[in-house]
Amino acid sequence: MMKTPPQKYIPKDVEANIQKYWRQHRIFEKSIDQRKGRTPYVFLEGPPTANGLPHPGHVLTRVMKDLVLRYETMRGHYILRKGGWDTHGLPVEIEVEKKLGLEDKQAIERFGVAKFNEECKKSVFRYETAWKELTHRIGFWLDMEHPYITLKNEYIESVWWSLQQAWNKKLLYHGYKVVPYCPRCGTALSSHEISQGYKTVEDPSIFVKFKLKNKDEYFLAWTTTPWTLISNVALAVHPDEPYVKIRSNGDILILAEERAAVLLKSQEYDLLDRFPGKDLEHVEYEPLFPYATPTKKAWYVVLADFVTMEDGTGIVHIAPAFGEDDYKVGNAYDLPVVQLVKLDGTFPEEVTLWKGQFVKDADPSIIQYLEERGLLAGTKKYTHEYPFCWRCDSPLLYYAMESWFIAMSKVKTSLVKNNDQIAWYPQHLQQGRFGDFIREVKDWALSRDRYWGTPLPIWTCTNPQCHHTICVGSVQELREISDSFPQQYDLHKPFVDELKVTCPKCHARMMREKEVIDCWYDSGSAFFAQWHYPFENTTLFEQNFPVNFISEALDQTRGWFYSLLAISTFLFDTNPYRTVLTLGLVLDKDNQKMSKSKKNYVDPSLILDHEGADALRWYLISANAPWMSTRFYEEAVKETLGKFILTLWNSYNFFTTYAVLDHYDMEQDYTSLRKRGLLDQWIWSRFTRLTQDVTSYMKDFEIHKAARAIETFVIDDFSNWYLRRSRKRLWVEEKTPDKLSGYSTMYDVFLGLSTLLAPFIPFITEEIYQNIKTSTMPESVHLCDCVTVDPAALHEDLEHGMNTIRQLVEAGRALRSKVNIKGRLPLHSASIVCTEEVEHLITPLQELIQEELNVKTIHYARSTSAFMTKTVKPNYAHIGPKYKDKAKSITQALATMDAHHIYTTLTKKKHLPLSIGTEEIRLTLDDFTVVEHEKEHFAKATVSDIILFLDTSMTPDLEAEGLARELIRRIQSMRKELNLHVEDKITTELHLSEEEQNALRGWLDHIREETRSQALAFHKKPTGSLVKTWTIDEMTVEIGIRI
RNA sequence: GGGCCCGUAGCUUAGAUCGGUUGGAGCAACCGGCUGAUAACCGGUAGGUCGAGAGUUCAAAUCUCUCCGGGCCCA
Repeated sequence: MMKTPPQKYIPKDVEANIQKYWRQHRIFEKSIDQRKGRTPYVFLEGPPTANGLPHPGHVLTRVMKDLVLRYETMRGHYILRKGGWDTHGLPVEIEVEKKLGLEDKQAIERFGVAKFNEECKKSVFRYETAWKELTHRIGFWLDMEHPYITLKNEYIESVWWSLQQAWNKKLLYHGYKVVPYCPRCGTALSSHEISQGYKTVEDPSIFVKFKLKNKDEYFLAWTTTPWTLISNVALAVHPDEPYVKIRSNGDILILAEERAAVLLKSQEYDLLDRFPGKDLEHVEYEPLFPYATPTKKAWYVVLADFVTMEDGTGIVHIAPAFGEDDYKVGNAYDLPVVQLVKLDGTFPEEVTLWKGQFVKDADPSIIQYLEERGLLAGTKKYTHEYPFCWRCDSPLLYYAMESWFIAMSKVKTSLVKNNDQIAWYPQHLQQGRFGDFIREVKDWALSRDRYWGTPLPIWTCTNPQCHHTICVGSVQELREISDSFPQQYDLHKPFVDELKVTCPKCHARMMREKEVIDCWYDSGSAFFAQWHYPFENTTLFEQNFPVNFISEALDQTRGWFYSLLAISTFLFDTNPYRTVLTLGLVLDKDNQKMSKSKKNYVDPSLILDHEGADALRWYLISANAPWMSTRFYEEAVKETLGKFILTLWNSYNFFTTYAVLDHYDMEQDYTSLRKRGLLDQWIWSRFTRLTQDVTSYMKDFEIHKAARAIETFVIDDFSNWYLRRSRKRLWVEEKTPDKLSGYSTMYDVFLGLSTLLAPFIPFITEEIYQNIKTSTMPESVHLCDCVTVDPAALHEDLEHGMNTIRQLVEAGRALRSKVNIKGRLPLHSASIVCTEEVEHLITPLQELIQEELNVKTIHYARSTSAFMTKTVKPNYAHIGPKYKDKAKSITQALATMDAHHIYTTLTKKKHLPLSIGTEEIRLTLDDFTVVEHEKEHFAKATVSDIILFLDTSMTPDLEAEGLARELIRRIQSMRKELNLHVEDKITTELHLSEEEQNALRGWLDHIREETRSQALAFHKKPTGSLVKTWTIDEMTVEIGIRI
């Protein structure tokens, strides 16, 4: 049996109760299990790292994922929802370093890698409880009991397997990468770390002369890092820009024409030659320093597009070990990598002049050296952004580090092809940000010279004659080539490094490459590694690949979305996910990124306590398109709660209050749709349409539009119109068919809404469902199927008519307020001037206008003539020029005449004769402007093509009825003040003048009935439990009521 | 520095694919009304250089370009 819910909605309590119900009845598990055997809808959880607290951005992704998954479940799909944790990576190490006070890698080594990794492992789950709690409280149904975890041996083994696949396909190779490197900390920095440490600094920049081989001519180059000149191997020019050979101060110099114009602006020079940059290719020059002893051909001119004409000389010095562009061009020309800087940032032994000096400190001395040899053409201070180490503040050096790569560039065509198969939301990412990235894909620098990560499974033989290298693809393989491989093991460092691995070729000891891999590779392997594929669960894997749906925030575009596609492409040559929903970022109230340092960070759990998960979810869902950024602040959620959630709750409370009072029984008293009144048919038609609209919006993830459509329905159509209009019929005491029709409709709507809304706001919908469901229905709304509606319930005409009615009511109310007649004062009639079709549409519903506008009758008319009268106004702008000096007399003559009479004369006779002095003149219609206005006692309003007239004439009867309503409303408000129940009876005493008492005589019964007064009497001095004096217009009334 | 997304009233936003009457709503403000479901509701008033500028066009919030501001990614 239905119960009356508490009037006040306390989200925290309601939600806690629902959680308890779900847990006790294992609803989540059942929602999955009951769909076994149905078409799967495969979801893959993008694993979060639990070493930081979840923030509002995570709430958004989790809400959106949950919404889509609940929705698809209700559409009948079988969806596994395996949770996942991302556990490796530099951020974790940094946290631990901070905690333990370890300054650099050496400190970690001293502390012990085993202990260090043990700490990392703990740190990773530091906030696991907070994450689980948040996930739980926002209602995200995710299997967090059986998550995949990237640090598990099984997971790592699957990752190893995939790396071996890459190895076998010759995609995994060893090479160099130029990375920002901190010589003090002895580590490369990730891009994230560098972006924290850019500073604007002033460095010396110098112009250097490189002497051409066997000629007394010089290339003029420019550099801001003199210390890299020692490792110079080439000079680069732009192939298409013009270069010039000039004589200046006795030197013959070669540089870009455009730069010469800028640099030598005020100086005299002779132009000797002019040619495009590509003519210089392979021209050789003499090295500046004697230290480098390259094994390959060096010191010649190369062509490169990155050479700009914005600064410098148009000739760029190339040191492949110290710049990414340099390295790339070096590769293209097969230049040697000369690296005359040690890992600690000092020059090595062979650089005899500066050995042991920190490279940047050696700059002035290097400049002096060049000056002494006449190779310096000038110096200039140069201000630019330079990266510094965020930890120790020393300047970073770009440095070529050895690294392992996956040759993504080799599978570029496949990547592009596979990306084209993915349904991207929003669409522009597919060929935009993501597509651009894919088309210019670079090889994936996979290795990290760190500790906490999946170890690179590559072992190399220590025997210099053998040097055999293998990539291990499983634990079994490793076991077979290792001495005493233990039962208990942990595939992390240092275990894997300490293993005694024997070379299968020469039986010497093999050592592992010391690096771990990029943790993006870990999470990108989730689609197979979560199943420990291919070692276990091959069927499960096959059933769950490719994935149907993933969703993360925009910042994952080149992160996880890419790593998944990359790995799937080289493993299986297919796209790993069919649909990807990219979510916008969550910003603060002022559109700023949320960050701990700015303290603009809202704690989601506060909002969950105050406004509840449903309000929070609804705000995030309805505020904006999923892919747009959304501002997040408590006030916004509060507004959502008030506007939508509470309206829904109060509507529900209203329905159940009356239904319980009337012992409405949804099985016995149910009235079929066909037998119900028009208002009921209308709201059901609206609901049917809503359901269709929601379905079509959801298809394209236009989730905000779906939510807004529901919101409009609930607030405008259902609560503010349907329920308000239904109130009266619920007040009658008997169970009339009309009343039962109303209850049946409300019942249908609430049942429908709870199902339709269940994926959006899972708590309040469950609360409603639990209260109204019958014993034969599923035990939770989340075990129901999506609402299916019968399109036969759609009534186009009825909806159109109701729409017109509502517009007329609005216009009528505005009209009343314009002519200053209160709504309580009844009027004789309203007249509607419209076409026959419109009349047919609204006649069945005209009672609504009658009541809403408080008029006795409704009339229809085809023309306004009965309500309007036409008159004319002299058009002086016309009369003046025509009659000149007579105009004034004409004006005077016209003023004495009746304007309507002039109009009728003009329309009948086509002219108006006037005697002005002795002259007879004839004015025509042209001399007037026709003016139309309402006849007396009519007020007019227009709604598109329909005109509404209110008859504003008053009679004593109408006034008396108005007074009765005024009194009823006062008595009602006093009842409310006394907190009486709807059904409580009272006695009422009134003080009114004799005259008003007489006027009211016919209305006394009505007042008694409406106010549930057993007795109603007139007294000079009213008494009662509450006595109040009211002023109605200019009249004073005293009212007393007693229980 | 490069690429992409966004900018409409104090706030949240519709309208932009496909140019076409006077750019719609809601919240907040003010005035008035209604109310025995409401953290409500109804009517009205005020509030807009549609981020700025230029261009295309008979016509631009809408198309093009430049700039400004915010964001993300990449350097």
